[in-house]
Amino acid sequence: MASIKDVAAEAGVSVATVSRVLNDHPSVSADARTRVLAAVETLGYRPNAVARSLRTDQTHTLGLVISDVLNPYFTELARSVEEEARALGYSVIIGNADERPDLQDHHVRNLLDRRIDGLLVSPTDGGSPLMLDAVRAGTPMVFVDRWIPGVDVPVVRADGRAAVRDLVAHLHGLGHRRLAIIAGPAATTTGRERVEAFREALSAYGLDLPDAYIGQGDFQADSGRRVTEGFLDLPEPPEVVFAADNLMALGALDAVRARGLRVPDDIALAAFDDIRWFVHTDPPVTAVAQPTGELGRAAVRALVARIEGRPGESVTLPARLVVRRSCGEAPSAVPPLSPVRRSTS
Amino acid sequence: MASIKDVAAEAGVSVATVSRVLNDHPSVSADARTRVLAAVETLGYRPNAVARSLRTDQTHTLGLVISDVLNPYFTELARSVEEEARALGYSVIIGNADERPDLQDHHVRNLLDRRIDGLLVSPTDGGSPLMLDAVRAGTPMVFVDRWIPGVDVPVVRADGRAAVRDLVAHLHGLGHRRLAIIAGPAATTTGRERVEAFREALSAYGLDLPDAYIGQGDFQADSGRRVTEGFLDLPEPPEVVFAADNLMALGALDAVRARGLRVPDDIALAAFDDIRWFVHTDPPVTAVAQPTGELGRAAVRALVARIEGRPGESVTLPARLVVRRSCGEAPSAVPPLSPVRRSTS
DNA sequence: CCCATCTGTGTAATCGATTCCACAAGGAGG
DNA sequence: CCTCCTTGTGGAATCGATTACACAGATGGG
Repeated sequence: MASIKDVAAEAGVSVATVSRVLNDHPSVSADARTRVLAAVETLGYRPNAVARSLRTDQTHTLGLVISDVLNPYFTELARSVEEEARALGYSVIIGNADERPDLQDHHVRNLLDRRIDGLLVSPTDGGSPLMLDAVRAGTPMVFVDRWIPGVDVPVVRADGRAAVRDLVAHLHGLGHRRLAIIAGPAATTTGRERVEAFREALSAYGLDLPDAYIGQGDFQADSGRRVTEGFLDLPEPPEVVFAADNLMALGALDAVRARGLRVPDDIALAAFDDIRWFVHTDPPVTAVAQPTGELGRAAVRALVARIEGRPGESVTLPARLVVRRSCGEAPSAVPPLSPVRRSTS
Repeated sequence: MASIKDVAAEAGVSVATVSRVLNDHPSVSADARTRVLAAVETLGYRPNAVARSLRTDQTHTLGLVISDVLNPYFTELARSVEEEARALGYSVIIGNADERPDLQDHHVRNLLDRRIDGLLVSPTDGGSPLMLDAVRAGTPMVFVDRWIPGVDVPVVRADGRAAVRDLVAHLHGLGHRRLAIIAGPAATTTGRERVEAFREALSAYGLDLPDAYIGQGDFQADSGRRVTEGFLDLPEPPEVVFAADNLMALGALDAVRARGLRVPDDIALAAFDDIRWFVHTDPPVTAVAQPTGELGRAAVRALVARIEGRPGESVTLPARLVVRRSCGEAPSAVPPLSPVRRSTS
C-alpha cells in the first residue's frame, strides 16, 4: 500500500508538502498542489489513519457500549448514533455488553486502548472501577438511556414518568386493579426508575404494588418468561403485566401462550419501549415509546461538544404512551373492530 | 496517559525491556519482569493500540459491512460475528450500509483507511470498483449471506432452495395456486436467488410465476407495503405472498391490515428469514429460517484463516422451513387450537 | 586459561503521518 | 542597492510502540 513517501517521490516534492496539500494548508503553490494531487490519483493513495492518529492523538472515532444488540431499542439507538456521528465526521465502534458487566469492561478497555475520542455508554451496572477511572482520567463520556448516579457525566435519556402515569390511568380506566411489573436489574437506573414510576402512578389511584407483583428480570426474554410464569402461578395472579422492556414482553407473551391463555382476556400486557412488531403481535401491544432516534442524536452532539472542549449538556426527552389492544377493549370511541373487519373480507 | 517510556523510567529499565515483558518474550530476567510489572501496575499503564498497530501493521480488527442494522437477521449475524471474533482475539467494527451502495463504499473506505486486518461484507450491490480494487489489492475478504459473482472471495451463506421447495409443497398442499413473491433488489444475489428458487419450486408443481406476481422490493418494510398494495389491486390478486425478507413481510402485514383484510383468510403470507417475533404475530408467520449464528461464526473463521495465511473455504449451510399459521390451517394433525384454548381459560 | 556460547539488556531504526523550524527566492519599501 | 517580509519548501523531530543488532557478563568445554 502506497505511503506518503511514495506520493512525495512520484510528485517530486517532500513529504511535508504532500501532507500540506492533503490537509489543505494555505502555503502550497498551485503547481505543487496539482502535482501532488496527480500523484495521489495515479498511486491510489489513501492516508494511513493509524499513523495519522498516532501523530495527532485523535482517532475521530466514538465508542458506543450498549447493553444488548439483539434488543431493537438499542439497535435503533446505535443506528441514529452512527448517523449523527457520521454527519459530524466521526466513526463509531459498537461494543455489545449483552447485559454482562465483564463484557462491558472488556469493551470499554478495548475502546480506550484504541484511543477513541469519546465514549457513549449505556451502563449495564452501577459502574465498574474501570469506567470510573476513565471518567476521572478525563475521557470524554456521555451516558445514554441508563446512567450512573454520582458521576459527573452528561446524561441523555427519556423520562417515562408521564407516560407511565398515562398507562396506569388507561389500565385503571379499563377496570384493572391488580397490576404487576417485570422489572429490570436493580443495578441499572432504568431498571429502578421504571418500577418507581409505576409504583408512584399506582399510588395516585390508591393502588399498591406488593412485592409478589414485582418480578425481577434482567431485560432479556427468558427472564420475562420466567417471571410471568411465577405471576401466573400466584394464588391471585395479576390482571396486568407491565414489562420494563420489549424483550421481557416477548418472554411474557411466550409464557402466556405456553399456558394456552390469551392476552388481554386472561391477562393484559404492556411494555416499555415500542417496537414496530408490536403493531402486528397478537394482540397489538400497548407500549411506552421513547424518542430513540432523537436520544441517539442528542447523545452524539453532547459527546462531540465535550470532545471539542465545549460544555455538552444533559438532555431529557419525554416518552409517550401508545395505546393498542393488549390491555383490553379498543381505546378510542370507534366500534369494536373485529366484526367490521370480517364483513369487509 | 502513561506511555512505555514512563513505565521504563519507573522500572529503571529500557523501553525494549518493557516491550519484551509485555509481549512475554523469553529473554527477560525474573527481576526485570517483576519491576516492569510493578511499574505497569502503579502507573495504570495500557499499551497504545494505535502505536502498536502502526509498527506491527496489524490492528487485530475485522470490518463488517452489513446491509441494514435494523434488520434482525443482520443484527443476529453481527452478534455472532463479534462473538466468534472476540474468541479468536479480534475486535469488530460494524458499518451499516442501509442498502445504499454509496454508504457501503463509505464504510469500506473508512475501514480500509483504518487498516483493518480483514473485511466481512454482505454486498448491497454488484460490487463497486472500490471493493473490487480492495480484493485485487489482496485485502483478506469474505462474503457473508450475499456475494458478488465472479470475484475470487470465499462465500459463507445459506442455501434456501430446499426450504423454498418445502414451502411451495406446503402451500400447494393447502390448495394455494396463485403464488406471488416480493423480491429483493436484483443487484443482490439473495434478491435474485430467492426468486429463482421460488420459480423452480413452483414449476415442479406445474405452476407459473407471472411477472405481475413478482413485486420489486428493496428489502425494506416500505417496499413490502407498496408491493403488497399492488398485489391487492390486481384484478386477480394472489392467494399467497412470499416476502424475500422479514422487513418486507412486516410491510406486507401493514398493507393487509390497512385494508382491513386478514391473514391467512384473505391472503396468506410467508417470509424468508425467521425472527423471534414471528411466533407472536397475528397470525404466526411461516418462514424460512437461516442458521444465522453458524453463518456468522463460519464467516469469521474463514476470514481469520485468510488473514493468517491459511486457505479459508466457502461454506454453504441449509436453511429450513418453519411452518406456522400464516398460510392456512395448522400444519400438524392436532385439532384446531383456538376453541381448545378458550376452554382452558 | 582461553575462547565460544548463551543471557539479558540497551541503543537505535522503523512504521506513516504531522508540524516546527530554517531557509531560499522574490517583491516591496526606503 | 540593501533590508525586511512574505511565500513556498524541505529537513528533521515527534507520536508510542516493536525489534534487529551490538554488547557486556556469565558459563562451560577443551
